[in-house]
Amino acid sequence: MDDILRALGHLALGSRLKRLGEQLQSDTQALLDALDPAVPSGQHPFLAALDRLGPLTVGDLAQALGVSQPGVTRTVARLVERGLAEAKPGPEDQRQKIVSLTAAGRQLVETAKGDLWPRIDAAVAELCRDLPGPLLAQLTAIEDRLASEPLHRRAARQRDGIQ
Amino acid sequence: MDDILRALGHLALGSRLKRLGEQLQSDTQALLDALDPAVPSGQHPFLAALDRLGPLTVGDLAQALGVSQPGVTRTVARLVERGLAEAKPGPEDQRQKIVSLTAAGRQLVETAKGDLWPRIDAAVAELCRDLPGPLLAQLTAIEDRLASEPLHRRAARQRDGIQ
DNA sequence: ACATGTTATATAACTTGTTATGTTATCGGA
DNA sequence: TCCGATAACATAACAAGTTATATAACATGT
Repeated sequence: MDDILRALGHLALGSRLKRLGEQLQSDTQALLDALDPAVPSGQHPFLAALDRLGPLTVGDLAQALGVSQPGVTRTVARLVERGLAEAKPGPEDQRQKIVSLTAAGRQLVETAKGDLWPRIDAAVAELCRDLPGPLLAQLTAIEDRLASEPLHRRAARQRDGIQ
Repeated sequence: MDDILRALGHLALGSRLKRLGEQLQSDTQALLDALDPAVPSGQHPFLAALDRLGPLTVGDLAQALGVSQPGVTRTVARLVERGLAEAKPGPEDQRQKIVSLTAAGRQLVETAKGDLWPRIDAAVAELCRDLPGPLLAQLTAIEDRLASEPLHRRAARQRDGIQ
């Protein structure tokens, strides 16, 4: 039952961060499914970027999110399919594609900002509170906390004001 | 030039951990390419698990690594293709597939354990030393440190004994 | 003005993770 | 003994990341 990534320490930190990130995304998804339409958790940063920064080119989105340009192109296509974003050619430079939220996209973001996003933020913040020791030990603590009480239960507990 | 994942704080922690993990894996890859044959950084935990725990079934590997069974099945197939691992049916239970290192695989692991893995471990440990403040700030520090000096240069600096 | 180089995005191919489901082997009870 | 349930692994389909390359628009120097 020993976890090799833990045992490998700093050597496997990359794999371990990726695994924990994916688990966190997956746990978060259970909460995000409450939205209509449901948006995969990895796409929420796209919505947040467009909400915070306004219409952006594909290249600007890639830089703001720290992912590659083809990654942005594909995810934007998904958001357009779902009717949450729209794209038009740049007025000055016709090579550019300027991505913005649709009315539905803005509404989804407003809904999320009002309730769901803050609740998730609070639950994850609680998850990360008072972590002990150096980074590897902190990661272990997060993994253990998630195993002992899943994120959606932490969020529910907080919403209901239960301590 | 602002980073949305940083700005989103705990809300996007999953995406941020995944992104940082992928970057770390990618940076590590530059060092791991020195091995012959080169093995993708995400497969090294498989090799380490087989080295530390001996022959394992697919299911045991999945548990030791914390990934899904189909993920293990596929990666094991890759290792077998490269001649680093081999699989035979379980002697008791013919449904099982028992995976072990080949001679080439053992040799690769021995080489890596002697030099490369410790150097990577040390470079990542240095990267994670004296991180300030709460988790989000620590992640920011790691990102900034990696941006200011890539991992392969940190490893080279350490090997050469330069301070 | 036009040839050439550069830039923005799209597309293709690949990797690695997932879930859902198919196959085959094992186990247990009638 | 054999039938049904369970368990281990394989396979298929999808998601999201990557790199390499194609396409089209822009910019520039002569």
